Amino acid sequence: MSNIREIAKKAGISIATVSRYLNDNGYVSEEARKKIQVVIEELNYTPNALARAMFTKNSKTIGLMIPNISNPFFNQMAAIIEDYAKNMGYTIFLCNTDDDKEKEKNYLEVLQSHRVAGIIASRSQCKEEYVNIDIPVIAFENHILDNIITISSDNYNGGKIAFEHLYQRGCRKILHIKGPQCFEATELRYTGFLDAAKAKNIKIDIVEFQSDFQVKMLEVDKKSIKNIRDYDGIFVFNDIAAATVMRFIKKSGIQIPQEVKIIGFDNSFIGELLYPSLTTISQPIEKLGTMIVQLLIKLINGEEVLIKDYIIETQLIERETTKVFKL
Amino acid sequence: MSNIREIAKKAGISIATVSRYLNDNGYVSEEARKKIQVVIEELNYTPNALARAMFTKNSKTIGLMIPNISNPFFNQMAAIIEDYAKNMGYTIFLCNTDDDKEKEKNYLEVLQSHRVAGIIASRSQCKEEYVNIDIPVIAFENHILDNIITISSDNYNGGKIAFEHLYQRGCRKILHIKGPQCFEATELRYTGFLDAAKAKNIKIDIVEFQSDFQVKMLEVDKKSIKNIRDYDGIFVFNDIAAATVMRFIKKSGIQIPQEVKIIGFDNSFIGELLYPSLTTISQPIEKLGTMIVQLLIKLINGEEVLIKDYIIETQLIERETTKVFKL
DNA sequence: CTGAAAGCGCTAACAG
DNA sequence: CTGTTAGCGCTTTCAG
Repeated sequence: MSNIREIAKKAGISIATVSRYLNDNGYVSEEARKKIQVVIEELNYTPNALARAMFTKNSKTIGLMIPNISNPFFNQMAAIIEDYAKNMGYTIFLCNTDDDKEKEKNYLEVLQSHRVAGIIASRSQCKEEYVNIDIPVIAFENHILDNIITISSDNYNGGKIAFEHLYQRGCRKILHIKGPQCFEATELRYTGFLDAAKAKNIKIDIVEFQSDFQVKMLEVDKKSIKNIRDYDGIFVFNDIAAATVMRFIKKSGIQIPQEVKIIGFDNSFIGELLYPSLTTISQPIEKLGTMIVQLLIKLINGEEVLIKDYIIETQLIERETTKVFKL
Repeated sequence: MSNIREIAKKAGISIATVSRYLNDNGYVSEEARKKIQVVIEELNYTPNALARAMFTKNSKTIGLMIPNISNPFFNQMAAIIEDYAKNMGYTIFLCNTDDDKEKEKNYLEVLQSHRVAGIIASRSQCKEEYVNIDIPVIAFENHILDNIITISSDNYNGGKIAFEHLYQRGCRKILHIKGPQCFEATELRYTGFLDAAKAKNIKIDIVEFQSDFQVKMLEVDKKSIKNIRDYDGIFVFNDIAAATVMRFIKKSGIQIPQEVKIIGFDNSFIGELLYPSLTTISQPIEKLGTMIVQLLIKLINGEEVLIKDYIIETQLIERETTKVFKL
């Protein structure tokens, strides 16, 4: 692969001029420009981003830590982030953490060594590990440290909305399937849901899933919800888990929404794919994704960001799983 | 961020020794080791992978071009690739191409400038663009150039198996929903399916989808398959498209598998999530993913790979959408 | 407008 | 076992 020196020599010109041409700063005569263009074309030259990064201290790369790229919510978010970052001139390092502290820690080191310009840490399982990181970090969902900007949806309110919708649809015997305790977001959905139920004097049964959706474990733990027929309304902590629960219910011969109504959380595409389609609480994925990148790039550019906590509104998306059934 | 010189100075030792310590090659006295360890800890030093890459000409990064990370098949594959690559010491640049030639071309330049050690180009829409690339490339599904190693599943045979299964299940009025013409894989599924049908003297109706699954367009184009009631068997080019078709069918009040049987392709997790669960032709995602990375790393290490075309076996995964219905 | 030169952080001879 | 040194490809003063 050719370098700036080669192309300078072939063009009969100094490397400084070539560099100026490449970066479009400083003066370069029209004559020089043309010669350079020709040689670059001829030698199929591409500037070395590594060398450039070493000097400028900006690698134009972003590390994206995500629990699991197969989770529809996270992969939709990843797609948004990737696209927006690309348009801003950044390339994404993909890091699956599987909600595993060790993996995250390990990737943190890798990202540091690659001198990424910034890090997006979604649902981080770490804390002190970030103390000595001098790379800008934006946290999504789980908080990391006080000085690290955190973005999340209004999960608490989302939980409330979920309950109110189920209640309004006539459900009184209600089950909540909650996420693991290490997910701040689903904990808030849980408390919001419970608080709203308390206000209406409705008792909620709880089942806790021990981890988020994994491709390897699609089957719902049947023992955990054996008395599924007892309920007329179920709130599941996210859409993909709701999908697995729906399959279990349909397989048990129970009709949705006639016998039991279901509501999920995320508004990931999976909800629209199911039949009946899944009522859910939407997180504005696009807004979240672009905001995360925007804030991160601000930090990278050394701009001050005063607000440390961003909470983005959630809203009800009504679909078929909570339809009122009438003959 | 501190550098090797700083840590050498603080340890009262030369940078060469520190470098040797870091790379664990050459002799370093026990005494020196200890001093270095202390200082590294103290200064929270992480070696600069960029500088290292510049010298060694191996950035330890891989560019992964993928049509769309929200497609379950591709995100499962991405997860496998990411995991395996990480274990081999490589980090992944995520590049969504959306099956768009321009985006792919653009990313190709970006990856080149970042001097990735290798590129995985899945379902490439480019050809000549790769002529001057002097970075090892592995193609998945679509062929790029004669000298570029291509890996794919046995899509032709998969198509045949799909027909035979439908036929064996008693279907005679059969529809195939095929993928866009620019997907080599789905074209082969199509011809395999048709060839098998011809052998049994069965006429197949064809509908062509104009693109792969996109989050933004979940609804099946209803006009394209208006006479859906005419069929007792449908083969859809991949699982996620099959999911959208299934929703359409169920919504039309048609029973699966009683009135119509469905078979997909990929064996992505989505098939197990649906109700009824989707019969499909499996591509061995894990095998494909690890093979791709293995071969790429061989190329990166300068090893010769003689076979240019790898075709991996596919097989039938029977589930509920093709069950024989008996009262 | 242009070029020479220093230096970003690292590795690998090579000479002790 | 260790240190000196050149150089990877680039950018940026600073003199012309």
